[in-house]
Amino acid sequence: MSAETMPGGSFGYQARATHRAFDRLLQKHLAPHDLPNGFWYLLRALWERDGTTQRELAEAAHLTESSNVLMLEKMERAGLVERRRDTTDRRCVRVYLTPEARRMKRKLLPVAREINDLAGAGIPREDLDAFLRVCERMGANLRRATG
Amino acid sequence: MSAETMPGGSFGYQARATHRAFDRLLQKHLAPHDLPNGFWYLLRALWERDGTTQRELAEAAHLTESSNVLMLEKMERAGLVERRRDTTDRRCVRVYLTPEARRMKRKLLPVAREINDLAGAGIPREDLDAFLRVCERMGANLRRATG
DNA sequence: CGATAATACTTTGATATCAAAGCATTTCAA
DNA sequence: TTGAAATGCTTTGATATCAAAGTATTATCG
Repeated sequence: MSAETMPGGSFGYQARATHRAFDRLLQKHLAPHDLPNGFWYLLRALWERDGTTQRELAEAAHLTESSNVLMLEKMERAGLVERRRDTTDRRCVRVYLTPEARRMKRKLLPVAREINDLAGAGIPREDLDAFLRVCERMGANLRRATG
Repeated sequence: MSAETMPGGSFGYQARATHRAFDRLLQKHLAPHDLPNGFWYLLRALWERDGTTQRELAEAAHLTESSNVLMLEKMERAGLVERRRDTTDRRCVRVYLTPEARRMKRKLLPVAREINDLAGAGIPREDLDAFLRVCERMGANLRRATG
């Protein structure tokens, strides 16, 4: 009977539902640019910080290393990134945006802004701030438990 | 420079990160029961309301109809559901839990409770309520825009 | 030094999801 | 009342993701 066990009151259920809604609208907005969602998440991380190792990149995009490898191979084939071994630590592969991928930032970053604005429309700023705080904290709680 | 365009302050980024964290811990908790995550979402919906049409079920689980079909085929093979044509509207297929799947509720529903409690640990109740409100409203905003 | 552990990446096979196009049944409107 | 539209499901090919096991390189410790 407790609200927490009902789907609608379950944090996990709501997190999933919300993510799905974002992901679907994102796909719709990226389709005209011929950009799959999977590329987007990595591009965003690389626009922030180019030349990271694959390990760091996977973490920033909340992917496993293996998922990351597969996505980067596709992006490399699509001419969006280059991968070069780090010269001092040759275990690491560093990922660099191509000029074309760097240029896309100007056109594509506003898409994120637009979707976020649309998502938050009509919601009090204090609730939005609480949402961000809760996401951060829940993520930390869950990741600690996952190990 | 606005916080909204930085990944950490982006609602979409945080929704994704939070969902991922839930999904990974869920998988860890379900593995001992030999239950894939995909089954879980449909089981939860069916425990709430058995005998729904595939259409309704897909909506409840935030899946497309085609994704739903594929998952239900696997669940049928695993002996968790049966599918029977509705007798009055023969377009519809109604989905029914098997006795075994019904029995699993007692053992598995506490998993949801446990994960939710863990996720919310140390977060003020008012923030958690705001989180749920925001998820509901953002979902509505986004789905309206997705069409 | 040399063995062992840790780190970073890759490979492989599986799970989860979707869009587009298709089929069957029912509803609706001329 | 019958042909067109809507509804519900299925099929197919693609995208996205992971775990487990493997390889290569660097770090650590005896």
